[in-house]
Amino acid sequence: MNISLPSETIFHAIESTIKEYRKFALKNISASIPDMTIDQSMVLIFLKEHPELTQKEIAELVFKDNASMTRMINTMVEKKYLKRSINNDDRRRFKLALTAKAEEVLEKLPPIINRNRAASLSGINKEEIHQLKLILNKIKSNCKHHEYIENS
Amino acid sequence: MNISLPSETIFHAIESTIKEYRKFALKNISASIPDMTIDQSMVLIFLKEHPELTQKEIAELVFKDNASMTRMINTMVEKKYLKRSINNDDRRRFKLALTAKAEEVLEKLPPIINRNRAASLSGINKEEIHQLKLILNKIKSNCKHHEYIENS
DNA sequence: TTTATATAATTGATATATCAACTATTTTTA
DNA sequence: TAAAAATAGTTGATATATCAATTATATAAA
Repeated sequence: MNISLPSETIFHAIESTIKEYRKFALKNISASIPDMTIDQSMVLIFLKEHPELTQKEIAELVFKDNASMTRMINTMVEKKYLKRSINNDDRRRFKLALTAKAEEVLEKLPPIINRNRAASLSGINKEEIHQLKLILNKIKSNCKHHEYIENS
Repeated sequence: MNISLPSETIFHAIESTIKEYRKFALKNISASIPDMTIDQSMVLIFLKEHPELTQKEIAELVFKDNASMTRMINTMVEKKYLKRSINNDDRRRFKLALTAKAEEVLEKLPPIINRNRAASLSGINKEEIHQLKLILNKIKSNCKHHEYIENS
């Protein structure tokens, strides 16, 4: 049976694009904030906007599983970006609080991230972005809802 | 300074799409071939088509760095999918050869991968795929060629 | 209200990602 | 041709990804 080389597929294009963007964005972020990563930035930004988020909810927002999120938050606590404390309303969860160091970083991050986004989207108009989103969502929904193939 | 939540950006859409596809594809592959991953499949397919590829070249094709590729190929050798041998034309490189086990797997993979691709792209026409590729390439090239932001 | 089920988070095992430092070669160039 | 630079690959350190098993707590069902 014939198959296209992976490098010719749309999936290859999608994957290489997001990797290139992440590399670009990380370089600009860590130039200003050496111990900060993209995903850790995202966690800080989400927590700033929605302080009540649980680890599980944050994990979903940044497409990680719970185990990864536990470890990521461990390192963020070690690096003094977050404080974990007991949530007496539901003792299975934790309260996650931003530290002063996090608040400082949250002052510097938005301009960097906005410039990253603008630079990587330069020459692309809103309609194109809209189209892109529609098609990507269709692919995503196909992947989510398609039956898995029978083991033949 | 204001910033859109990461979950509203096109980058979030790109990333979540490729992750959903990888999850879907992996499930279908490992249902038939338990110890096989997507990236290992890609390596086998590339090597089948281009047997002379070096580790470095394969790494580029699947967007990994050399260190990751070294370790990935180590595990593929341990799992008896590949054989590494000395290349006397250039002793810095290795020759990578597919084993009989790899050839067997290469019989089963293409129909699975073709079905994965077709299922995840159902309802999307060629013109849309073409548009998608164009825009993604533009983003990628913006990320590659933009000057990094000055540390201000 | 006890038992069963569900949920949030952690841990262990294994694979992968990434950077920087390193070894062994090969190629360039002075 | 000898020294310098480039190339292919490895290794160590650290972070992250993923699955399955586990703990602690909360909610639902009998």
